[in-house]
Amino acid sequence: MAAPISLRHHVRADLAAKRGELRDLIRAAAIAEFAEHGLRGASTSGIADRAGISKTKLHYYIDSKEDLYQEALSHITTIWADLFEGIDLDTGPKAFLTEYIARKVRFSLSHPNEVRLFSQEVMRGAPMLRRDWEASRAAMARASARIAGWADQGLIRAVDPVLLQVHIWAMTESYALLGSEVRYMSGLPEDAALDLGHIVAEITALVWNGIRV
Amino acid sequence: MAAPISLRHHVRADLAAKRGELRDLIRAAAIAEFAEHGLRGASTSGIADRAGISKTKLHYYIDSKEDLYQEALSHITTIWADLFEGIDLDTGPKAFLTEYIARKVRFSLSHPNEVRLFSQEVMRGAPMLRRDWEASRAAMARASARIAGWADQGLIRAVDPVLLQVHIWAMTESYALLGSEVRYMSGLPEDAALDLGHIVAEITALVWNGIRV
DNA sequence: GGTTTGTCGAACCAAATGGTTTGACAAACT
DNA sequence: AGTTTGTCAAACCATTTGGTTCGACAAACC
Repeated sequence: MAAPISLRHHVRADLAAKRGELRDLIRAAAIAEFAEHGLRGASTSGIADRAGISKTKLHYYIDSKEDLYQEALSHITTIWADLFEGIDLDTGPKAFLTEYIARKVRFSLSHPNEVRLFSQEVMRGAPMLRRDWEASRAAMARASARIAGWADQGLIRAVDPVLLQVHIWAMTESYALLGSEVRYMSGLPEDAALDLGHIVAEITALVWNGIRV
Repeated sequence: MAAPISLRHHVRADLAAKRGELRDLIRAAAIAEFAEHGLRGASTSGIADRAGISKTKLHYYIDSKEDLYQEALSHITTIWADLFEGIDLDTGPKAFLTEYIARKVRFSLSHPNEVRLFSQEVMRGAPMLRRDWEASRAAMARASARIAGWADQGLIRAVDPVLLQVHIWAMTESYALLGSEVRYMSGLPEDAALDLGHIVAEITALVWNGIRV
């Protein structure tokens, strides 16, 4: 009963998938640990524990804590960039803003650790992702041009495009950063899910009314 | 040539002042170190270095890293609470919002390390300041009631008062958290001062237009 | 059937950490 | 005059850290 080619391929694919899953698991554990304790405060044993594997096994897959940190950061920048692919640019400011804000809040609520880690890094002056910033800067410049264009066409008030973007970031990301504070102040239990639709509606209303003519 | 009483008192006052200054110096150094590396990642040697004193001297004044951290946190909550004393409550929503936002942004720009430390602690779920939160919660509830009152009087739109406050926090504090990102994206040098008046004007305009009827 | 790849626990290592102790000295307070 | 308070450098200590090594085992691959 020789194993047919297809099965062998299947097994190989399974293994590759398993290896991939393990890397994902490690990365997720690392992101959680880094988000909670920072680069210096994170311990490789803590990461191994979170991933449910031994330290030996962890070091079979990674070289150093710093490497893991770097990889986590660039993984985040990647999914972050992907997040805004395919967003329709020509539907006017209101529809664009709504969609943009919805995506950002959804990401903050579904991946709080990623956002926390990233913003911790930025807090420290972003020593490890200075390189990756060039792309964000270009994206921000393009967005600024579009916002200025809307203002020129009289679709919105004249605003500082850079600050507007910063404020939208701040509000949408706050649900990852201040989640426990929001829950506490709202009288919700620590593990309660926040109401995505309500949050998006409130931010969108605030921003849209805030910049419409 | 006996020293007159006044001089003795003066000397004593000097010493007390010196001791106080030293404590302030240590606290400031600790806040900077904690803000950059978190509780776990901070090292007492690092704190001593930042304060320009020896580790022995540091431990002459403090008992443990954890104590210092706690003291730093409660110091911040104190000055934070003081910050909003004496703000005129009965001048209507617009004047109140303007003053409130101005104070928050000014604090974020002048004490970024304090804000960073605080919000790092909140990020981790605020294990060390759960007790102090009861007061903030009450303050937030009072503010919510006032905002709801404004809405009832038709001075502003109907909004979710809690989320509105969260959003104002997020925007104002972002200048402490994302300072280096803002500077980078604006093409400013790393140590450039941000334009307080401009920022306050932009946030105030966004919020006020966002909630007016 | 031999080799690569992966898994495991346990011991191990050098470095850094938080914190203490010692011993000596000077200024200030009583 | 004696005691408290503060300052200093250096050695010291126990614990934790990131990371490695060893030895053994099994499954998968060629």
